[in-house]
Amino acid sequence: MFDVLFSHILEKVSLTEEEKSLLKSFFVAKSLRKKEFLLREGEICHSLSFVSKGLLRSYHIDEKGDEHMNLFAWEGWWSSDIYSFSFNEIGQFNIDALEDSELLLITRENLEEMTLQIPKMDRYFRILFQNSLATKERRLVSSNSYTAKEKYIQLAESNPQMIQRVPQNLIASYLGLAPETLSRIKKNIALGK
Amino acid sequence: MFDVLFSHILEKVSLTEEEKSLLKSFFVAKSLRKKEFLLREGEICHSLSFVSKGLLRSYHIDEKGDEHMNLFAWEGWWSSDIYSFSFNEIGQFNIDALEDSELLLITRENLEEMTLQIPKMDRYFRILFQNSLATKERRLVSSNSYTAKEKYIQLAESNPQMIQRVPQNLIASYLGLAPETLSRIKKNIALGK
DNA sequence: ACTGCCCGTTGATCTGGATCAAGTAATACA
DNA sequence: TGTATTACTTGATCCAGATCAACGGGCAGT
Repeated sequence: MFDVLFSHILEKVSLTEEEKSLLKSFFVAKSLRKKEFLLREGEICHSLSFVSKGLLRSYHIDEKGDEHMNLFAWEGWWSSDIYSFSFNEIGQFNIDALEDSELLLITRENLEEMTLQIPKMDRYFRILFQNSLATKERRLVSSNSYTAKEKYIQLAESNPQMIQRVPQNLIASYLGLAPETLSRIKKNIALGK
Repeated sequence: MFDVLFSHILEKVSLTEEEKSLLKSFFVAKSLRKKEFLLREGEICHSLSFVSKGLLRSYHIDEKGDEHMNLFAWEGWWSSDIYSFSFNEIGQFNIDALEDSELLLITRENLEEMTLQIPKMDRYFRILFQNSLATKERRLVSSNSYTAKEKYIQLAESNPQMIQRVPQNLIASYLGLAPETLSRIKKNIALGK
């Protein structure tokens, strides 16, 4: 169960066997059936969740009731309402499962304790957050600078797995588009623009 | 010169006097006159820059030649093309000074070396990047979910200093709006909506 | 296998914000 | 202190993408 997590961590920092078993003690496993919720808007997010199997989505619902996808997380990715988690404030994201999923959860308190006992884990998360920030920054520029079609093409090139695995109407929402718009864009591309 | 940096770091982790003086050795100071460039699109970003005085902007220029603001950094904030810095790839951001500025630069190699010698600095940057990620995530949702007016009001509430200090046309770009649009929005708000 | 219901498609119409075009106020610079 | 450049405003028009509506096809549950 920890295999996926360890191999992910070992890409960034080394771990001894003792550290590995110590590390395990800070996590709790959780299973989620398709459509089950991990977190709801308005709650405080107390854990970071690592996906060892399955697929989660995090999204915001606006006053009109429209959903806006924030991110998708499958094997090897983390998911949480990072704002709520970081500042211990009420969050604006829902997280639920698009497929039956297996998760490993670590609470704010356990993260604190774990990084004190295994300082290397600060480095792991430093690199993780640094990379996520870099990616998010690019996405934000893309969102403000390009046309709907350009955004879709960029996504398809930079993240083909997401296109394969996530339903099209959710991809549309992720890109800030109406589902009809994405449908038409794909048609145009298929017709050779 | 290091006062602003140390007080910023001390908000997140403690430092001994020896650590402070060791830390200094990894940074290089740099002054930038208004309109001078720190980084240009197409270059690789080799340093993180801490602003101890002044104001920087980072922005992307699209194929049509239009500028898209990414962020503004004044006293106590870091600036860089974090994607380029993290992955050692060609970047898409320009960084220049909106006011005469004083910076402290640390290179990728020195960051690596510094975190090995002072592991606490991994924790500092972990928290820094975690918070930045949280903020950026909210901004991205806001960008996809709200109207121009709502975005402006949210920014004015969450970051009034930016409104005061940064020219209005650059605020417009930061929000992904045409300058004319922001001008009209402000007029409407002044007229009591 | 049947039926209900999401999900994606296609068409028609609408609209928020962009773009184009002037004019005016502020700031810098010589 | 004048003049040139840049920032902001206001008006007129345009358009990418949203919204509304209707239909067909796949797959989920019984």
